[in-house]
Amino acid sequence: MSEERSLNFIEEIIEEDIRNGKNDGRVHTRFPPEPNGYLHIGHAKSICLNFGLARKYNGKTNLRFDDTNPEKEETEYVESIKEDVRWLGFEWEEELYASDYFDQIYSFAVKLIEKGLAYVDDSSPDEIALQKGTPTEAGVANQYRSRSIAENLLLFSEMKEGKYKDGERVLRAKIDLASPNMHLRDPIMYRIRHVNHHRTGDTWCIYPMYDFAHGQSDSIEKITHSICTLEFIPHRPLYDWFIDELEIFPTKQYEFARLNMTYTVMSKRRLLQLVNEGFVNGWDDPRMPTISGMRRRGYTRDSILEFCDRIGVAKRENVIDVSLLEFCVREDLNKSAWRRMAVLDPLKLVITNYPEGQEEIFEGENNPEVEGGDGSRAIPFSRELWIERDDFMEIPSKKYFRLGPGLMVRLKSAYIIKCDDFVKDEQGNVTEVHCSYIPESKSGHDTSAIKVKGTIHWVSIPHASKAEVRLYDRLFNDEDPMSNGKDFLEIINQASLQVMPEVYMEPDMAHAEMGRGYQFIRKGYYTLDKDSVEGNLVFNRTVTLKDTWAKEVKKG
RNA sequence: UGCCCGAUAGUAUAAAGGUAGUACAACGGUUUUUGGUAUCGUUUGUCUAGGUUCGAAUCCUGGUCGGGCAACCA
Repeated sequence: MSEERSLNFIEEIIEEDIRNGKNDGRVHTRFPPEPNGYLHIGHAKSICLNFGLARKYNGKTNLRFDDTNPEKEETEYVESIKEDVRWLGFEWEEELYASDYFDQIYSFAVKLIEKGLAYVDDSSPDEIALQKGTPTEAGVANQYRSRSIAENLLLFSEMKEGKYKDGERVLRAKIDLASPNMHLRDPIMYRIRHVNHHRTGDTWCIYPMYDFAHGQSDSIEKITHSICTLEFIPHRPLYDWFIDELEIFPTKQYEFARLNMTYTVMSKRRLLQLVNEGFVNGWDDPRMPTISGMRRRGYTRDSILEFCDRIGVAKRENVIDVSLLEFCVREDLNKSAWRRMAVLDPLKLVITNYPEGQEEIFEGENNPEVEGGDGSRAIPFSRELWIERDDFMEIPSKKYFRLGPGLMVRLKSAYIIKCDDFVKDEQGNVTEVHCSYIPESKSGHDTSAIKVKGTIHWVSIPHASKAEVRLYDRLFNDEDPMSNGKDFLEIINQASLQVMPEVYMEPDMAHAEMGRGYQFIRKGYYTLDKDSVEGNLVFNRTVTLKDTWAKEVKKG
């Protein structure tokens, strides 16, 4: 399966393993989320990697929930995770749970006790932390470390029986209190938690730590390539030690750099905070970097897959520019979104030489990028139209080629018009623009020979369909919301959501379909929101169009 | 300052000892009934000092810088 495209470092390892006949050429990965939050775009990178590798090398991928901390885990999260993985287009080999292995993991613990490699410690968390030393000072042993195997066995089974309260005792591995690797200084394997678990209920009151469950779960599943993020590098020797001492399948772990993105926070803890403290409206708020939020916002599956493909996989810490994500969704939507006209900030335009009461129906292609236009829709036209307020300038600048006194533009799919006059109210606001149209310039049958530089969108006033539109901007004002000294909550962009309650759209939009991308011509990509009800449709702006004019204006 | 990772344009990512390439971003043309799309072009890079070699982004050594590790979280 070698092609021109270069391999990332994990693919190189896998191809090397296959060449060497390791694991009989088998490739088995897993995606192991903890069900304590919704998946985000960073998880999408991991999903694409794990499932993508299996797909590429004819292997399998398990979906395994690492549910070893019952205090934070919920079934709601399990369901959302499954939905998101499926939506991304991946199928797991098996749906598994670390909690399925609790019996087995318990017996692993017993085995280590029997080998004299684990002991029950009665110390408090503070004491344990203190005895652990620091990175530059070795830890010290306490009296419990030398307990007999028999006593450890008894105590551990009593822990399981529920004889002790939360925090009274823990089971620890007996490794090396002087190890330069802090994770090898007698790490905790089991703790007591009298809490209901989302799957095992009240069966257990002791739960294995992640470090005593993750590696073994991989091993139990005979995972060949256990792929995780960089912060687990120092844990690897511990997992290898457990696997060695337990004499179980030797899963190998490989670490890559997690995704970071400008203007984005990417930790479940902080995302949960945004949700809980009401800065956003739930995990699937379209401003969230969650898969569900992005889906609701209008991001397509393909655009996310393409993004994950483009960012690459390496070990270097990285911060991806969100503009790459935006590029990917524009690129995809440009090919699939149906073009429609919508006026967000309306200004009335009257075509003075167009007979009152007359109307015409124009035809507009759904998508000019598609061969044949991907079908078409009817667009009614009449004497009075809505146009965008910023498509008229009382005193136009030199490079402005829209409407202004004496200027001509084409109304998209209709006629060329000339601005003759405009009306202002007492405050000096323009309230109406008066134009005359050129009958010979009819779209598709233009014999006028007039060339205009600008084309603007419009909506016929008597035919307009009204809807609510929600405009989103970045959630944070700073490119690095976590930059030192700043509380990320303080740099939240207060204007990240702008609601336009009455947007005028061409009548066809009354039949907008859920899940479809629409390009409001010159205004961006939009999609129907789940808050829509009959008679009150709501659209989310997925992303604006690239806007070189806005840049020009900014430059001044 | 103990251990562990890493360092290539603004941001990412290739080049497996032999021409430093690609994408996004930025900037400038062309085309255009979307100031969109498409297309062409431009600017910007191997952290540093030594060493090995005919030849180093790549291998070795020292340094610098960035990140991680001392939760009964994952």
